[in-house]
Amino acid sequence: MTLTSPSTARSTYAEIAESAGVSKATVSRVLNGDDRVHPDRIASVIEAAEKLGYRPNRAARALSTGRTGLVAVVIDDEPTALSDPFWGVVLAGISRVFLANDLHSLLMVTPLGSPEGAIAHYLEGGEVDGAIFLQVHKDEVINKVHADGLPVVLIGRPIDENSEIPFVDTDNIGGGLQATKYLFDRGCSKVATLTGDLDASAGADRLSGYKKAHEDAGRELDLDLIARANWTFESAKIMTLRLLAKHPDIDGIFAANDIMAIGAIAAIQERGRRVPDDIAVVGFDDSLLSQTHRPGITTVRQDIIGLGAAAAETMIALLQSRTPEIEVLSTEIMIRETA
Amino acid sequence: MTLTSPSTARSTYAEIAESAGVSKATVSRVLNGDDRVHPDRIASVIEAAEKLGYRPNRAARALSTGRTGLVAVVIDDEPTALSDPFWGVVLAGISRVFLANDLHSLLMVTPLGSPEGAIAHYLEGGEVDGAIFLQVHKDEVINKVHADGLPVVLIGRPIDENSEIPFVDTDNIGGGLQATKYLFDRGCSKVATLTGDLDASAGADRLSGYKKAHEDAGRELDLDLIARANWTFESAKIMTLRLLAKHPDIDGIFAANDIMAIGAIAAIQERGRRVPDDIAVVGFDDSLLSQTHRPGITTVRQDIIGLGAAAAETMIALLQSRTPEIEVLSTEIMIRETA
DNA sequence: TTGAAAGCGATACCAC
DNA sequence: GTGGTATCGCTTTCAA
Repeated sequence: MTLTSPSTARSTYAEIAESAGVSKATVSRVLNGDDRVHPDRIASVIEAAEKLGYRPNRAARALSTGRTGLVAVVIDDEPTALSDPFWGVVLAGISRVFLANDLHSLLMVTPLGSPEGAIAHYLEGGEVDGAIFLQVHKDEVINKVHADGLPVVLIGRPIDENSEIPFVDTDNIGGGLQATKYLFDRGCSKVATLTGDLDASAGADRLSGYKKAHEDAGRELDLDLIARANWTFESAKIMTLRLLAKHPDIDGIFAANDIMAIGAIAAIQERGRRVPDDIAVVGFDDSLLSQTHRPGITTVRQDIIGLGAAAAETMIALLQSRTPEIEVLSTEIMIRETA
Repeated sequence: MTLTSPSTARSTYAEIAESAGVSKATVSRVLNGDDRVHPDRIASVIEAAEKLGYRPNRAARALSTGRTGLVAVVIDDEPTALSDPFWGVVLAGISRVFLANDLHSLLMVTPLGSPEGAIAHYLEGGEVDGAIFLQVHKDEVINKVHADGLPVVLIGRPIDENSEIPFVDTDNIGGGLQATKYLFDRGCSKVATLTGDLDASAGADRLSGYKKAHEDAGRELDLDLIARANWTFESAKIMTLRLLAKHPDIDGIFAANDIMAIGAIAAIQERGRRVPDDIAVVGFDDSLLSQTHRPGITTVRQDIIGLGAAAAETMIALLQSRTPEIEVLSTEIMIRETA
């Protein structure tokens, strides 16, 4: 199998050195911003480099320094993960920041199954300078790679409280609080919640926010109003029907994502009640779904691009041996028609 | 700014050679599958490599061969593009195939503005072996890069019929045909269509399919039933209201994507008509939207993972100097409630 | 402050 | 078949 390469010819240090009348070492110093070079030479080297349209050769630099300038962005390869528009936006945020910092994201969509699997092997093979993980249900691989010394950043708080791996996350607790408080302020007296998967930090945290809102408002928490669903339309619809059967006086529902909010609305309407007049509903995500659904879903917006960007910044900090700050991004409530 | 690198130590040809008692040249031959090496030596080299946990150094190979093993995947950085779940799935398809072929996708989310912009410069800088473009409204950059000899694959048929750039695409004509024919078969006598942006091949092709269905069925095409919308909910709703005002006897609508189908349904219901009893509606994409919307949207499903995979295969063919076949993936109709 | 030169790890050409 | 060696482009000592 023969491979062809593009024809574009690039110039090298040797040519710049020749053109500028200095040595390759000096060219290297100038191009890497080393101070101790005579200003005149700096000028002539830069001029020569521009004249020749110099473009650095990443492979050569990588071979010499041991760093590749590449960061793996790993997504667990399971059907549900891929179709969530969330990840695409996160990727965009990462890519933007990296591009501005002369780094690149190597996208790897792959099963995170076993710690001995291909990915771990791969990541530890020195092909990348670090790895950002976009799905954290399975930590074994991540912990192994991290333990091996590879800079790692998680998107989404790890379930393990004691994890030392740096992460960035949306303030899901704050978001849940915001949504619930909004329903209270709107006059709701009995607010139920549809939770996501509580094994995921996002699910658990949004529920914590719901609880905290009760605490803050001095309202008693009725555990019976907490319905464990699993992010899906169907689960939300079923749980809502149950809630309504048992507590006909519910007048507000906080769903931990937009799809469940839609499921809740479907159930409410099926029971002949109106949204928001009888029951107000707030979702989470500000997804396209929430925007196009009629009635428009009032929802909690998270800064997804910002989340990706923050992850990239955190990785850059790690690569520079700086201690990264844990970034938790705040949310904003988007008021539409359902509450 | 100091950068750290992971601690993992890797072995090299030199060590394998030493351990196996052969030269580096022989190690290279064995590891690259060169025939003319004595079987015994092949065995000992392989054994030594495994014992030492050898992992090839991509940078070294790249420097030596001029090929990087990296393929850029470029997405135009505009808000709408990013939040479309379509691209995430395409990326997954690409990534899977590349991973299995020892290639990697470098994700670049960046404005495709000017041909002189950073990306073109970048792509031509030899940092990647090829580029896959995920959005083809702006061809200048793509044409420039292609003209410069970089292997390029498009996802989505280029608007320019004469373009020589290889592409992969969904059979949008076939999909439009399928949807329209389904409405005919269902008994609809007057079927309108809501088009997407006709400057995009997907929009134009889905409309062509609609026309072809009329032709095939020997029905006369009423241009007045073709409403030019632009993929959005709002545009679809407005155009549908207009269609209904002028042609109250419309009994079927083919919307070129699911969001527009939802817009059409909103308009239809606003006019007090029922879906599908009075008017049947078919969308396109089989998006999450179409699945969770009530009533469930009957829609045309495209194989998005397959599209990404096909693009990757096409790129691999180009890299191996094989002439790639233009791949056009067929669609499938998903029958739900709206038609 | 500058230059010469020794690598980094893999490939490929040239002899034997 | 096999081994020696120059080479890819850049970084980084070490001397000067």
